[in-house]
Amino acid sequence: MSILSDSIEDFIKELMSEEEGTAELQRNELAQRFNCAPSQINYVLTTRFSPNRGYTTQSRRGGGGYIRVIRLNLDRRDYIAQIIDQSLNESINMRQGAEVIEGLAQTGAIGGGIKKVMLAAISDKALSAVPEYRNKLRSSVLKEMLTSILIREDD
Amino acid sequence: MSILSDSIEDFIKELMSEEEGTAELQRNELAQRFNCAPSQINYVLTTRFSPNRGYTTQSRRGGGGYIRVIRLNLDRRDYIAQIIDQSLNESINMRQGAEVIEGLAQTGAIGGGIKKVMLAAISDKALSAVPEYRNKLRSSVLKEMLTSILIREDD
DNA sequence: TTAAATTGAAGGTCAAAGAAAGTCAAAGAT
DNA sequence: ATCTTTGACTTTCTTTGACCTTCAATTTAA
Repeated sequence: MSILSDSIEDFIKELMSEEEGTAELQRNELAQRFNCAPSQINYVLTTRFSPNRGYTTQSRRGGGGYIRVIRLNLDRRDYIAQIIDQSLNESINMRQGAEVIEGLAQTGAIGGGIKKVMLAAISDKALSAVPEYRNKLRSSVLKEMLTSILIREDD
Repeated sequence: MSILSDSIEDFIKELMSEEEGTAELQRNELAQRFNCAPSQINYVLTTRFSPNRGYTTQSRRGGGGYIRVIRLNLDRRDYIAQIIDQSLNESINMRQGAEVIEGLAQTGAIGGGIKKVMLAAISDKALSAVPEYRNKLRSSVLKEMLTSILIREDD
């Protein structure tokens, strides 16, 4: 019974509790351990370890490749987490994006330098290559940027 | 596992910290030390010590030949302007983008916070909405972010 | 006694093989 | 219906080896 995905999820969380909020794994090795297709691991990662659920992932391909699963720092800055969860699932226009960023700056969640960079990243100019998807992209880019600052600094 | 390339990179940086921002090495000797093909050294140099990452190399062949790795020490604003001008007119892939950002961080042109945000902004994940234009978008977003830094106010 | 030829010792290039991880759509379960 | 699972195919990164170029030292020939 015990759904495969759930077992893998538990296993990764187990790993993560031993280390400090991160787990580093090798996709093929893990797939072998659970006797499943490697892409199953990706499925678990996207369904169980998404930013909305308080996680993000980093990875590297090729020899010595790995997948790192990182638990986001939600305790102190859950304002940001809330935005990721609530405001950035749909597409957003420039005004809405700027409002979000301004709000973060006002509350001191981000500094002036990062504010400038973020505004630039979601500007129409930056996304001009694909006018049709602009707003979708904008929320996507902003979401990733916010997620990145929820990753603990030490790394 | 400990990826060979990473070890060699670390070793060269170690050398460089002892001397003042330069390291002089012999390709064959280094290859022997790491038990690898000499061309592996070239691979590390081109992927880890490129101009985009804030380094250059000089070398001489023949008897008594050597390779010298030099960390660039450029004025921050000039450096950024140069990258905008030279590296961001074409579309760039993630690797190239990360190189540029890494170079900026290495030379102290940007801090760790901005580095993280920038890497997130140009990641495949952030731009996943439109795979076809990814690389074009990536250079566009990065260009706007760097430009924003050059706008004088504070920071 | 040189000036040219040879040799050996570097480093450079490139393409192919190998080693991961990512994507996506179709098939299976619940 | 929706969530899981799989497998074929793709992309990215690393490592190696065969072959090329450059340079300095040494030998050779005038």
